[in-house]
Amino acid sequence: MLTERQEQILRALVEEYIVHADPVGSRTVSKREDIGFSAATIRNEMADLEEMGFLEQPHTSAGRMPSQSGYRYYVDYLMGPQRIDRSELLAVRRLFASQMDALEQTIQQTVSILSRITNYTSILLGPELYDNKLKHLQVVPLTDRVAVSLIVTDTGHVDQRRIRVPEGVSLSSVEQMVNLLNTKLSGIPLHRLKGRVYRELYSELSRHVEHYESLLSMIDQILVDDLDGRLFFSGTTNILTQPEFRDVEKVKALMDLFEQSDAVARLFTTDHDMGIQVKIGQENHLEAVNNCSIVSASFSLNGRSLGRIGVLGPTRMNYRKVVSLLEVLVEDFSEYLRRRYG
Amino acid sequence: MLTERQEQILRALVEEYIVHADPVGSRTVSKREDIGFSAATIRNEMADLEEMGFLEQPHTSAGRMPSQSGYRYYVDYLMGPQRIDRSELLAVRRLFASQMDALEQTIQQTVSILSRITNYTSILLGPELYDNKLKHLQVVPLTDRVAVSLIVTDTGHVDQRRIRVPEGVSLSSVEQMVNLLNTKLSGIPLHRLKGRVYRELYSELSRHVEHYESLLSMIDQILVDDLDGRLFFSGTTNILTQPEFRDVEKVKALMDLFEQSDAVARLFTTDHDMGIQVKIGQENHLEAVNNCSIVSASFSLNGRSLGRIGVLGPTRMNYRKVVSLLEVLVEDFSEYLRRRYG
DNA sequence: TTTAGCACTCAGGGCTTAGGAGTGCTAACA
DNA sequence: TGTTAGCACTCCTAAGCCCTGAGTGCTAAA
Repeated sequence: MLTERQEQILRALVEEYIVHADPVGSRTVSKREDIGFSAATIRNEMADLEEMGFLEQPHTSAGRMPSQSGYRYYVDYLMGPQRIDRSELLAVRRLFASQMDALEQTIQQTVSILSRITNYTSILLGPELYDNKLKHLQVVPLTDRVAVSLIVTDTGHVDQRRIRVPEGVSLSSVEQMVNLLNTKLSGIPLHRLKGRVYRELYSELSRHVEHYESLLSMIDQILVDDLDGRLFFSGTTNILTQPEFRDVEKVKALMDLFEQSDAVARLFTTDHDMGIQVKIGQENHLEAVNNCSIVSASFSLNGRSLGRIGVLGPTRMNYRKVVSLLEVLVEDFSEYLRRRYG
Repeated sequence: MLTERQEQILRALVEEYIVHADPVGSRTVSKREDIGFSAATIRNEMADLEEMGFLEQPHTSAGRMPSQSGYRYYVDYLMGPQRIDRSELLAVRRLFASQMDALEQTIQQTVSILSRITNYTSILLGPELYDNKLKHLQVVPLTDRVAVSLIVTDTGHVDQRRIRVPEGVSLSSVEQMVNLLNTKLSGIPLHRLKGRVYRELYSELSRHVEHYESLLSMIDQILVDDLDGRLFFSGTTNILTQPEFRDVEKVKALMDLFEQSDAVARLFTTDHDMGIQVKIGQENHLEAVNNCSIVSASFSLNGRSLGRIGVLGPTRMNYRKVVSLLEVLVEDFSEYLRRRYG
């Protein structure tokens, strides 16, 4: 599609623009070590690249900057891998070497390290509880009418909710029920629990426990199905140092977006679940991130995706570094999960 | 200290400035309904008020704006109460009428309603677990070496942590210990638990349970003492619509502050624990909130303060409305707590 | 095919000017 | 003696203008 020279020029221009955030002129490109042509030649090629839609000019006498397609082409064909700094690599390794922290804590630290190294905002979605298996179920009565239910999963996640105790249900029958559920449901993935109860335990409950209809309503409260992944953020203010966010309006739009979990989660959805995904600018179909890009990757356990981790920065982001870093990070994170839960 | 006329003028000027965010001129003040003097007279008084330090001028030919002391005087002596909108009052009442939500959920909704009505940022600190009483303790083993500990309090709060199971400790002895702790410690405030264990249960443990030294180390992990209050935020981006936050630098400073829990918590500390507290500008002793004010109030249960809820806005905030609203809100919230836990 | 040369374009900074809001002072008035 | 009208003065702001420099596109020569 592009000649080799055009690719050289496009790559040089993108990388120059990523660093300096100013439109790049032909002279600047021609002075780079990897370019061996005069400014005039570059100008010709740049005019062609602009016609093809890879470059844009903010106004006639300014240099060029990459268009969305320009970034796309750069990411898909030109950028290649980048070696990660030794010290940064070390920080990642050290994080996943620790054993004792709760999963949530490790996740928070992972997100945090990612935002610190990249200087962008980093977001983690998940891990979903969907697949987690029931380890232990407990109901703690607070008053006659109110209790707290606890579900501990095999990954150590605790789901807690406040539930209403139906009229006429005795403490001992609740206990009986909980015991039954624990013996029958232990090891079952959370998303199957409800089905199991109705298919297999219904008759047993009705035989062994009095007031079983009321108890079923309690079970309904305990086993609700919002098993969605949680969101973890770090470095939400990093992006404020970027020159494209001088305008408070844009800052507000983005910060508001961050508070809408579902919208953020949607930014991560993808068809091809595995591997690194780069969504550039308007590919995200969301006003607030029109001039942002999102690089994200799935982490998985036993071949099944658990969630996604990603970096959000301006479209003028250092894709090369972010993608390479994310590759390493996700691999190490998945390895860590395997070691702990696999 | 001030003549009545000076107070009239100061009040008018503060209220005018709060609405329009522009320095207020003598003409504007003299045109208000509650002022019956000519602009020239106002000018004389304003010059005096400036000399006394209650007003400032950004430059010679601009109007005046309140200084920090000006706001202080206004808040302390001039503003008076304000009737809360019927619809807003209703929203508050409706919130606290609901019964079933978990405390955390109610708290989040309270903060949210406060930020929506005021259009500033609202923050809640606490409630501290300090005083909560132990309802139920549970240890769920995940693997041989790792377990999850759960503490349910009488308010329905669940404290969970991942703990390490010492070598050589059997499942049954853990169970024994948990049972013992539950019978002996139920109803004891959390901050007393550790003392109790060492003073009264030590000998009993050593008699009944094998490996009791290892078990004690487990207990130490379970009963850690970070019972600090959590922070809840809402409307963090509201403040971005204020003209004093046009500058992204200031936005960043504030957002960064929000991520430092301890610094935020310190903003709420106070000597006189009860009642409404207004901290204006530099009274907060923190660069990032130099041009912000914080109005906060304690909520309490059985005469004991549980935490504080507050509003953060620009120094040019609508103190009258915020203070009045907070009075109502805190009273209703405390009443709600009493009904539920009192 | 590449490059040097040259005329042209246009944003941004600096400077000037006009307008207007608001002041302080003075003198007249009740 | 306190209050008010009048007036000269200050100084910010926005608008207009010019100039500069970076960068371009085109043309002609190498």
